[in-house]
Amino acid sequence: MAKAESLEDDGRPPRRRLDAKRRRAELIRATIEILAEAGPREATVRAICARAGVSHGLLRHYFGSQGALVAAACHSLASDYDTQMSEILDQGRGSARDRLRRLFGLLFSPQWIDDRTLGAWVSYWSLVRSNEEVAAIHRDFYARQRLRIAGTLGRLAQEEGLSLDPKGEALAIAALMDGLWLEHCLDPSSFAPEEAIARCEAWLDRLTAAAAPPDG
Amino acid sequence: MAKAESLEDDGRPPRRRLDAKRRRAELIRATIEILAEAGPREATVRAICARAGVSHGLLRHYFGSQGALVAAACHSLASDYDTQMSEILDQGRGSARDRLRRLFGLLFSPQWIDDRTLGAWVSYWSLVRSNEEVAAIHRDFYARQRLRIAGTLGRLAQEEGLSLDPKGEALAIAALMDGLWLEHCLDPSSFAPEEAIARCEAWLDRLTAAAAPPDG
DNA sequence: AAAATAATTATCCGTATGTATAATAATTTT
DNA sequence: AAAATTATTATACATACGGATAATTATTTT
Repeated sequence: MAKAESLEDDGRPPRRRLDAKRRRAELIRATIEILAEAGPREATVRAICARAGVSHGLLRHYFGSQGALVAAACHSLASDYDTQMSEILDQGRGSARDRLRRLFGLLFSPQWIDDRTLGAWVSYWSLVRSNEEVAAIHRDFYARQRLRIAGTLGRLAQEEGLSLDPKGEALAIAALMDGLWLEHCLDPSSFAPEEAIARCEAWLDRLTAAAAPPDG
Repeated sequence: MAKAESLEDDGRPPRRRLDAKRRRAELIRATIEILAEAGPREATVRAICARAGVSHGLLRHYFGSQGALVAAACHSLASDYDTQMSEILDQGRGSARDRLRRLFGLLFSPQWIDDRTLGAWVSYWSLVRSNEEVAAIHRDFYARQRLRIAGTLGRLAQEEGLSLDPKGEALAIAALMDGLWLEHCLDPSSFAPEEAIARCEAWLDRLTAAAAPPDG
């Protein structure tokens, strides 16, 4: 046998103290995993803590209540998506049109076309309704998303000399993306991801066609 | 006092026997109401039966298990929507364009723009993932929906002499409607229902513009 | 090294859960 | 009208729940 164990080893793994930040992050990760795999009904205090590898008393210590942890998990979820979108639309390179097309590609890539990701978001939507804190998170996040897209559409108009309504069009393309993503995740057999991308690009093409200045 | 009560009245309301069909329908209605108002976590056997005004043992008698009842509730939900859509697109009157515009109007009317309706659908999506029976219901329902819209778009093409891809375009408009509906319900302050309708009609206008035959 | 601090676990509590079974009462059949 | 049937309720049960407290143990401070 390898290194001798303590004479009084009780079989339990030794305690490990983590700093608050990391422990909180692990609990949030475990929460998202369970929401993703099994939905809000299964996201019990005990299941979350078991997944995080800690005793279930620790939840209270770090988050006070189950609801607060779930809200934090939703915040993390929305924040992650926001970051990815910002990297592509704001900090990325290339023309506005390229950026939008890259966004389509991201949303319908295996990273996002995933049953577990859908599970997390459906749980999130469920909580937007029942938890005012999560509702506030969503309002903020969604407004930010539309602003980013509208900004990119504004840039597109400038780059290509178009006349369009960035705010209104951002509403439409965001909804088109969300709807395609939702339906594809709910039933991947109904259409291919490439088909979804084609629909988004068709929308973009028709937008620019309609927004073209009266010849010139 | 009105009519004298029995001497041995125990305060409990008298039992009332219903035929199986009606009792099942009441239990389904109660389930949808709770899913709508409080989400899957609160849709417990006891809560559902209390809402339906029966003792909680009756659930087993009619549905065998809680999961079976929830699946039946999802079926009812999808079926109702399907019926409404069929009435407008298939059995309705007027041109294809009129029918589509009436569909937009329905989806963004108070009947559908409602937090409780959203709650029911979010619960439904949650169950599509975890319950294979509900997943099958969704596949059937969603395919039907797309067929209806594609059929109407085909009629539109015929009526207006356009050349378009009904199946692909149905995918897009269904997603656009779903996405707008979802986001508006999640945060009604973000945009008005009229704005959503305007986006759908803009999509339709651009489709017909793009699908117009090369002059004539 | 000893003491203080705080993270972590173990355990308890009252309640709620889903299902199963036995008792009861409304309806139908004979 | 009596008997058979079955819808409905009442109750029991084992388990799981979220939250709280007390006991431990790792880490930091002194």
